[in-house]
Amino acid sequence: MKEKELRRSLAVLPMGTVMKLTSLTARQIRYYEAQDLVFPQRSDGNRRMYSLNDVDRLLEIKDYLADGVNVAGIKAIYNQQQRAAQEKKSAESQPLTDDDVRRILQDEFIRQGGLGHPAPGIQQQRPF
DNA sequence: ATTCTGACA
DNA sequence: TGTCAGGA
Repeated sequence: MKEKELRRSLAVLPMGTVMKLTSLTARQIRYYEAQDLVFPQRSDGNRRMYSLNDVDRLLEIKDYLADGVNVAGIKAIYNQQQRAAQEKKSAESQPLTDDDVRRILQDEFIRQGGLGHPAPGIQQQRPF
């Protein structure tokens, strides 16, 4: 169930394809990017490359606009969504944070007789 | 043939 | 937002 999300996030669609998939004009699609509503990757000759997730987001933007929500409003919605997602990852959902794991492994290594040398592979671990 | 940026009769 | 210019 992880392979699928990887594919959906692969930027392989050029402008023309996205235009057909969303019924939006190139002008509009570029404008939404300028407003930081979508972040397509760039490829070879500075060409925008969109993922299926990007297309979904554009479709989403499209009907938010149709419902009378302005660009600022849409931006606010995404900001709060990203905010909610961050909180779920750090506190509630995850019993052990990366920081917790690092500290636990460190303590265990010392208890086994190690001398202050961090266990290989985990000493440079930086949470977040 | 396609897409990109900048600009506005 | 449309559309045209001038490049890549």
